[in-house]
Amino acid sequence: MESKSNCPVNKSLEVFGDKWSLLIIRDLMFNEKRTYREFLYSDEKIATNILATRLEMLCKEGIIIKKKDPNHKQKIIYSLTEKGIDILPIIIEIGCWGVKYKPVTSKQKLRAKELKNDKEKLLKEMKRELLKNTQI
Amino acid sequence: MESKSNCPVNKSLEVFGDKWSLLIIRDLMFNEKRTYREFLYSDEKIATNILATRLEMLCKEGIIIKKKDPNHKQKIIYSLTEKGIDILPIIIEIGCWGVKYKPVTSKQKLRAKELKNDKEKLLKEMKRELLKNTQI
DNA sequence: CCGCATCCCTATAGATACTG
DNA sequence: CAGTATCTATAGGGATGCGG
Repeated sequence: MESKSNCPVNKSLEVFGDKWSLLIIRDLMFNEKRTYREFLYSDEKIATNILATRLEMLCKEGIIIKKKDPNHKQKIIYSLTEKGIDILPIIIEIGCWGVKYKPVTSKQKLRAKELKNDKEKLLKEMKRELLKNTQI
Repeated sequence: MESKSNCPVNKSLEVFGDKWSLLIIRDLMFNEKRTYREFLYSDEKIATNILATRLEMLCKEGIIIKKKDPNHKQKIIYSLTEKGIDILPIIIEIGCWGVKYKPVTSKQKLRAKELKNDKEKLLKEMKRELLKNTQI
């Protein structure tokens, strides 16, 4: 696909600038979802064809990778690459805006504040975890 | 519109989770665009009907406001509210990701780094400017 | 000139049923 | 379990119109 402009913001949005992609990435980061079924049963009720195309696109873009579960061969595990993990700051900022301007629970407010403070630490942890898993 | 879930990330995305909204906000923040025509002539070539509906939505959401140009009565000036200015950190993070993972110029790289470092300062400046303009 | 509104057509999103 | 197939609804693109 041809890029509409060479603005970095636009180029990023052409990758994950639709609602569903960022929600899938959110589920990978914070909700411990890793299989097709788990994504399918998200709170926002993504349709199965949309999920399939998004997962494929995110793989192609190098934001997630899929591999077979070593224990249950029929299962497929999706996980974030470093490129995907680097979307964390964006998700956190989006969450913080929602917490500030949309009605949310006090629990969610607290969580957002924690995440923002621990952003750098969390980023490093996720990348360390990634490295560990690829070495196995 | 009914919210699909009560996740803050989802609630934010339901407001500006489409490509065009964030590009309009980017133009307001960094490209000094303030009139309908100026948005229309963006690099990404937004269609006139899309622009109209997005501007209306962003007004309704309280992210931008429209007022008549005091000098040229037939002109309409759009500007960010505080709620809109608070989207700045999101745009900056999106830009930084693009700079890191998409082909961009060295100028764009430098600019992204500057913006990230001066984020807090820039936020305050934009809000101070907003306050000044509303007092007039 | 200005800010849109409208129409028409196409592309993509989305819901649901089904399959290897 | 992880997806396809199929169908419909909606979003988007582009030309053009229109009141101020």
